[in-house]
Amino acid sequence: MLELPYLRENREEAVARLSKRNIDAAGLVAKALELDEQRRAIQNEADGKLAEMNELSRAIGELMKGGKKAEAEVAKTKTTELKGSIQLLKERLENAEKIQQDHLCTIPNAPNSKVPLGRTPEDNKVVMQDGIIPELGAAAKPHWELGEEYNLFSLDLGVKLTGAGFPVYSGQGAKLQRALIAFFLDKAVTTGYREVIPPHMVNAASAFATGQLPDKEGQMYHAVADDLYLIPTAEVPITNLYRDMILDDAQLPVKNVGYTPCFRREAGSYGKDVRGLNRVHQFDKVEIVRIEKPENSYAVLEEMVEHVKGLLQALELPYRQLLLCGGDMGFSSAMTYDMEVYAGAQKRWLEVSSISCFETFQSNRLKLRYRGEDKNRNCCTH
RNA sequence: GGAGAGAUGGCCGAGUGGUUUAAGGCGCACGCCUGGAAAGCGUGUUUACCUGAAAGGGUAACGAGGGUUCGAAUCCCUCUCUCUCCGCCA
Repeated sequence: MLELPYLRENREEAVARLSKRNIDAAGLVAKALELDEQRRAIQNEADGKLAEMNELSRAIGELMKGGKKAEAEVAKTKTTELKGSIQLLKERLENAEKIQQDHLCTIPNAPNSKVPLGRTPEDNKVVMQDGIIPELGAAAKPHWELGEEYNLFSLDLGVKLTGAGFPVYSGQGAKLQRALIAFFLDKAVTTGYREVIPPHMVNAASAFATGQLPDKEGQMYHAVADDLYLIPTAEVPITNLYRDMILDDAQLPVKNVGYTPCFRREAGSYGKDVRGLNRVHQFDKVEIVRIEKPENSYAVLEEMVEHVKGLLQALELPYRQLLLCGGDMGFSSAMTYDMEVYAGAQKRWLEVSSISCFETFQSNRLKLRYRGEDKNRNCCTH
């Protein structure tokens, strides 16, 4: 969620940035500010009436204590009308707040000025590429054939146990999976990240705070009996560790890493995108999450990219770095790099990592702030 | 699943209808004192929104949501969570 003070004070900039998403940026911002003005007007009126009421109640208390019952009764009759208008104003205020909130929730994050214009993945900018692209010839087998041949994993067994998209890893395949997880975790820990093992299910409040709800309701597995969601990424629980918190200066930066399985319904996916392990309902992922002061966030984004590059180089994989265009970015990101690895037999680039700066978009929703220089106001983290 | 107890500020903890403007303590910050420190003394110490150039002022919040009342941390209802005991159980 974008911050209202930001929209109020930097309207032009906000519109210009949001326009990169190919949406009606001016309209959305104008509406947000209009709703804000309405809300403030109502609150002003309501606060005034409440102050009057408080004053009256205090006076009645004094009269009662002074034994002036008759005068107190007279004062009481005066409150009736006031009470009615307060009731009404409270309802209007609640309504205005909800409408404003709902509207703000529909506005995506404002892309950074470096984000290229564009609508589709073809418009993404290749920042760099490294490693040797293998020339495998026509007989090269894709991973789903190799997996079967060497008993590394089975999608058919997963179908028996659960359904399509739930792979069963076995033997060397299981060992490779475990080794990769350990490798990524260890590398992160030696770089200074703290390892966490979070729950694999979260409540609705957590899913809302990181933006999965209401946006991606249908993409998460929902355990209805207990109203819990299977996490689509470790980002959800690890980021929610800091929900409703005010951090001290000294506590920043926060650097966490965690491995979890991830669950995604992937409704609407089809074709070659879902062959083999390209896109499955349950997969393993190691997530790194950083909470930073605003002035550091973009430098840290580059730092995180370097970390991931180091991993890909160590694994000797041919990879490239993309800067996503405005049309291809996620809802809550201000700038995203995707890291892709070249799959020789499939002859295509596959996303293996995605690194985003959210600016204050997530922390505003999480109510995650820190005590900064300005003592009058706690700031959202990046 | 059943029974009981509980949820108050950064922490402990008082508070059963009206100076609660949340006592008291701990912690923290600043000042005084000191050669320096400790102790002692004094002052301050939540968050969100509104208003204001600022100083300041207003409103709301005592687990959450409703209700009673001129007035609720306090009384009533519902829910959530924690603890203790019992039952059931991979």
